[in-house]
Amino acid sequence: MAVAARRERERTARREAILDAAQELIAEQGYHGMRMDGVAEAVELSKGTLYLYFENRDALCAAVAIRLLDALLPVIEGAIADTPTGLDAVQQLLRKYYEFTQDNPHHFRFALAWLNAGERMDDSTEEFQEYRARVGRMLSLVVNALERGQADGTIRDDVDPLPQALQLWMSFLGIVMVGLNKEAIAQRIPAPIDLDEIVPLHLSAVVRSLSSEGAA
Amino acid sequence: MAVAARRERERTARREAILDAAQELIAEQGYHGMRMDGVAEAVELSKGTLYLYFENRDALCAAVAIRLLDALLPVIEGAIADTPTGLDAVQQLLRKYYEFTQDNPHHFRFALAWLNAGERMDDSTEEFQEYRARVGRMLSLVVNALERGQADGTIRDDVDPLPQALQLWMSFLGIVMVGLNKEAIAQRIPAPIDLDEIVPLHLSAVVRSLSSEGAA
DNA sequence: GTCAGTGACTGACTGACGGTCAGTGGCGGA
DNA sequence: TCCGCCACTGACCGTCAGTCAGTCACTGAC
Repeated sequence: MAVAARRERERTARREAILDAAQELIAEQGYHGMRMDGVAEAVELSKGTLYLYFENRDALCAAVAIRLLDALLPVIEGAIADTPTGLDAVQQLLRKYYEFTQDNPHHFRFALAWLNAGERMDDSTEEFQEYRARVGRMLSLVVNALERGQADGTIRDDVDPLPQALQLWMSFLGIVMVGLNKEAIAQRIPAPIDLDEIVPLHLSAVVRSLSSEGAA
Repeated sequence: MAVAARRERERTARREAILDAAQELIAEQGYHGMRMDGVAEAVELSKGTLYLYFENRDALCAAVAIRLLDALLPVIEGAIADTPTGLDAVQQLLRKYYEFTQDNPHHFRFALAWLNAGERMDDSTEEFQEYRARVGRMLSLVVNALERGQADGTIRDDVDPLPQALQLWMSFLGIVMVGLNKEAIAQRIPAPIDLDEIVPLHLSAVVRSLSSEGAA
């Protein structure tokens, strides 16, 4: 039945159109500012229709986040592949992720909101399962880079890759998070927050703590 | 005029009662779950009255956060004072802050929400000025510890205290943030997130990157 | 050609919440 | 005694996410 196939195509196209509209609104006004009514108007559908394609607002947000992560992952994978050592790969990975957060601050904000989800976000939807899978894949890139570094001798042997990858990921998230909101913070803090200074500082701290050179 | 003085006392007492109620609701249901209607019912006032004491919901939240930070700061200051070296002070400071976040997860969640405020939080109120001042004080404790470490020779000379303090603070925030939400994250990530493992790992990375021993 | 069935789509409506404001009542001072 | 002040009230408003009974175009069987 060709009709079913056409229906399926049309359905996919509608879904993509909704995602396009949502992504644009998010880019303009942030995840928080994105309104279901606004998306509906932008795609020229009624609000009720959106709920035929996405379980709820959070699921729509997650779907947009998935799109962005799917664009990021190959970039990072490519950048890592070109590095001479595992230690370089770790740095390169963090650098690329940092660039991504600067180019897509709203995605990063969403990621943070998700991390703090506990209470306020519905993470039970299918879209969130998908999103989690991507995050897991990102983390395994870090683990792989650490293992590579141990194999080629640039990273200390006594590093346990999995917890160390978590430590690297978690601490780097903190760096970028604060940097993303420096305007709000800087007012009363006796310091100009300049990520372009802090990120290299952090990277050199990472290298110092992982490097096999100069170890006890 | 004794009346004015009594009025002032009563006003302060009301304010405290509202804060008590809000703090309890936040402890039970989180910052997000705290409702103005709920607070009003708990203090046996009408909702409108709350707005005579706090400009808005965010200001009330900030006032509760200030209370908690005011309890934390002396604890940290005391713990630091007992340490033999600057490098120990840095570790002790992070450890105490970690303990605090475990005991007051809701406060930490608020701090994160504030950090991500940019869009969604009204941080123009007087309460937020106060809160920022506390955060600035916390940060200067880190700066002081670093300077002490350089003076007593336990921390490398080429460390620039202020940006380094920011790097320490920001990265540690990330660690605790992810740990606080491990349940939500752990499902698809191929790793058990155990802060009691990651935090020491992080501390040893910090020591390794700051220590004057083994430096190039 | 007709018509019942299917499914995409609609949009007025609901409920939840933060925030507002005209009105009330009681206390203090003249 | 009465005026004015002020803490307090609670019904009401605007905004949004989410719902659902109803519409309409298209399909395929007869």
